[in-house]
Amino acid sequence: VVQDEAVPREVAPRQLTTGCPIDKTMGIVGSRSAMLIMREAFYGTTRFDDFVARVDIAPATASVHLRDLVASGLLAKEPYRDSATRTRWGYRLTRSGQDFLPVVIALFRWGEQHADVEVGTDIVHDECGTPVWTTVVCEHGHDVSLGSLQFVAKVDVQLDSGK
Amino acid sequence: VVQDEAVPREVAPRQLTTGCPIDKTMGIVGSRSAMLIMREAFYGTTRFDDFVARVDIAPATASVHLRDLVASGLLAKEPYRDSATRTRWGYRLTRSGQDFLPVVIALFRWGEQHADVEVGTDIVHDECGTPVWTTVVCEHGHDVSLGSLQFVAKVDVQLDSGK
DNA sequence: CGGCATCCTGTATGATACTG
DNA sequence: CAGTATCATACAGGATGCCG
Repeated sequence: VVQDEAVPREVAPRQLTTGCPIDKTMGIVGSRSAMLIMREAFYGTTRFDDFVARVDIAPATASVHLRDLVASGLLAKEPYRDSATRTRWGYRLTRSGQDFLPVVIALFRWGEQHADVEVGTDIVHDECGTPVWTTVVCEHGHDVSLGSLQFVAKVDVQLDSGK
Repeated sequence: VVQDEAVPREVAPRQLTTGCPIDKTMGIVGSRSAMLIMREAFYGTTRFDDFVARVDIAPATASVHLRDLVASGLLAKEPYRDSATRTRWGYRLTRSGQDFLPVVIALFRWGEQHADVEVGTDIVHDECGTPVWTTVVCEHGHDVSLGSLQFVAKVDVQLDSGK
């Protein structure tokens, strides 16, 4: 049997739960549509109708989330030249949006391993063709497992100091 | 100025959008509450009332999501001995739940960098004390950037073969 | 093609109250 | 402490139709 044991750990400081960045992030891309639009942006989709077709959402939903993602700085709306003379608009990943890649890859791989999905495509490194994953590491490059994680209060933050 | 340029890429195969593992994953932990409950589990929380207090959600919400997360295999409900003689129940991460760590770390770091949050705590490696991140790598350990990602159709999957 | 406006349904979640 | 039940609200998202 695969090991499935409890990992004994201390409970993280309570102040970690206030102003949680995960909470904020979920507020921006925490809906199915918004997350799948981000997926599509990484897949190379740029045009409105392609988002609608490939994410399989209603145009209204695409409209709302594309606007919100632009407002949140993950996507940028930019003009481009059509084959015709019309000016068209496309959505591309900003630097901030590109930084979202680990989230997308992590969600993809977890679902592939644990959510019982038939996945028809793989994400690989173009230079060597091997699958791409996320790893959890510290600054020294050590692989960090759950048991060696530590949650520490930042010294420059006061809970309720007298100022 | 920080570079914020478009990364030219091919559009991924359309069949990647069917049965998408990101979609499945979002169906399981795609709500704010469910994701924050997972965060709390990584923070070391195990008891019902601690989830309610630390995630700051209604008991009903905690009840629903804890049950669903157990049903989805991310958490396990287990008895433990109280200081008194009563038997109590706690929720702990299963192996599948522990594998969710990269998602939580990635969401945390993206929000910290891009979502303008005051974060009072850090996540570090206990052995060296340095911050913990996610990296996107291939099997050979190469760091993979957006420009070197490739989306390839798996050969063993037929789109609509006659079988 | 690339949206926005409106209507309608389902889900997520908080508030409150009740049970063992 | 550890939930469950009920009610009410807010938001996600589909369907439809209109507009440049």
